[in-house]
Amino acid sequence: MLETITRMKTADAREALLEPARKAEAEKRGRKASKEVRQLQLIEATIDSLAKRGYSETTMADVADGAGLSRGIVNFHFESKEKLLIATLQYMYDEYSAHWRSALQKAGDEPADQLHALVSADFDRSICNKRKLAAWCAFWGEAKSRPTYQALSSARDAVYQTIFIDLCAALKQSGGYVYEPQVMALALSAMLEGLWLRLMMGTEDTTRETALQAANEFLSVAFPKHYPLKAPAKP
Amino acid sequence: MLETITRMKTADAREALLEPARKAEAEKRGRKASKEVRQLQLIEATIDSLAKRGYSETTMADVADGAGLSRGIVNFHFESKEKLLIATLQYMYDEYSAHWRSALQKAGDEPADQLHALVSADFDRSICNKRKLAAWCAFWGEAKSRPTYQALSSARDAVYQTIFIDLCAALKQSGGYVYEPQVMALALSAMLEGLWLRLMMGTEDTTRETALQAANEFLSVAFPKHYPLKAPAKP
DNA sequence: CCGTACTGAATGAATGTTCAACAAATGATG
DNA sequence: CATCATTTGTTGAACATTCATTCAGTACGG
Repeated sequence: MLETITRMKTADAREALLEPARKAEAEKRGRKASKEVRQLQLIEATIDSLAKRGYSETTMADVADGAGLSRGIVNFHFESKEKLLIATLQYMYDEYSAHWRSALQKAGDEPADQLHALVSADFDRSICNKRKLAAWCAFWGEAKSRPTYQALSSARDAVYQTIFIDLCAALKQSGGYVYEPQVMALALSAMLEGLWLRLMMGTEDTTRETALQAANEFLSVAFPKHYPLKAPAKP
Repeated sequence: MLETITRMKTADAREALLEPARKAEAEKRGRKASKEVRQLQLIEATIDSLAKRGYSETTMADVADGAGLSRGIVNFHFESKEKLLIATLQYMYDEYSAHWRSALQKAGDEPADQLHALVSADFDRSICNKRKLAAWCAFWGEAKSRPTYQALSSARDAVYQTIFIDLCAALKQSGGYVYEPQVMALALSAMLEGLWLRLMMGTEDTTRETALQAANEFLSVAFPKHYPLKAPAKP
């Protein structure tokens, strides 16, 4: 039984969090919170700590303090620090994955709309903010030397990449372009990651709006028939 | 005299290292290596450790072992672990900076050639290899929470970015394009960083050649008059 | 009053730093 | 050139600190 709880998907846990009846009075402090709510709370505190202090300075004590709980609590809900971090990464991965899938769903059947929706989704406030980006970056820095992280650490996974390739292929077909879809998809998704990197580095010259603008500029030059540019600056 | 040795720049130190007379017998082990050579040796060992074990697992002991020296040696040549890491980052930053400046110099006066040279330089073996990329990524993961790292951690600095913008502006002028140079430069440099990220994550589907191909594809679609595409796949 | 969530002090391992001793080079002295 | 002195590079053990983990005990809910 404990095993099934441990393996519960985060989506279910989030539903539990949103359940108004239980949530109202038993918010955080008391001993009343359900196991999953507490785990979510600890994961959020972990993201906070990663964002504020970086991977190497993130300690169990800081996470516990951030959640307003005692020191030993993490080893109770998660077996170890490593398990906590993996759960945190999995949580962010699931969240990102659900986000772009949802955006894709809402975009209709037109490939051009779908691609645009995917690109825009990358810069939504809900996932593209200093806190989350910093946490992502913290994991990236450790991913290469930790096999456990590797699969989860690039939010944009193989499925995502395949969809990008397919969309590029569809646009090539309908627009008569001459590029190689696979190559173009790599360029595009790499740019999105690069823009994320810029945003999380926090140099003030790059904002979410600027980044989105750059991404759209890419779409316009790569697929001019589908994303026509606005009027030239000097008509 | 001794002081001139102490203050020797790394370039001179490397020359000294290459000096066959002294080099032959006094390569590494003995007590003969000059201060700068030893520091270089420790910095290289640090890069090794960062690449192999990641930032959080890089220890003074591992660096010392990697250099084949004793435990206390790092605190002698560098004051502390933090100073060692900053020196390592500075070293990589200087190396990267010198590399693209050199590439730019050799490219001649034509903006199109210059931009192409900068992009190609990013994927040279000398700086774009698993070891260096992993070390970069390790620093990126800590940069946001460490003010000391921030200035150095994005290899592509403000000067680099300005040059990119200027080149994009020049190409716009001569090619009659309609984009905003600043935005296009951001898209381009972000893509380069994103490709680096892909390469260092080490998913086997992205190689240095593939990445360079994607970057060139970007140039072709953004500046079609300057970088014409090869013949369409199906003529 | 039983079980379960939770606490926080104790523990032990890992690791950065210090330092006294040592060795190799360099310089001084005869 | 030989011998000694001084400076400089190097070592490795000792030390102090930080931190993940453990666990005996506590208190709340049912």
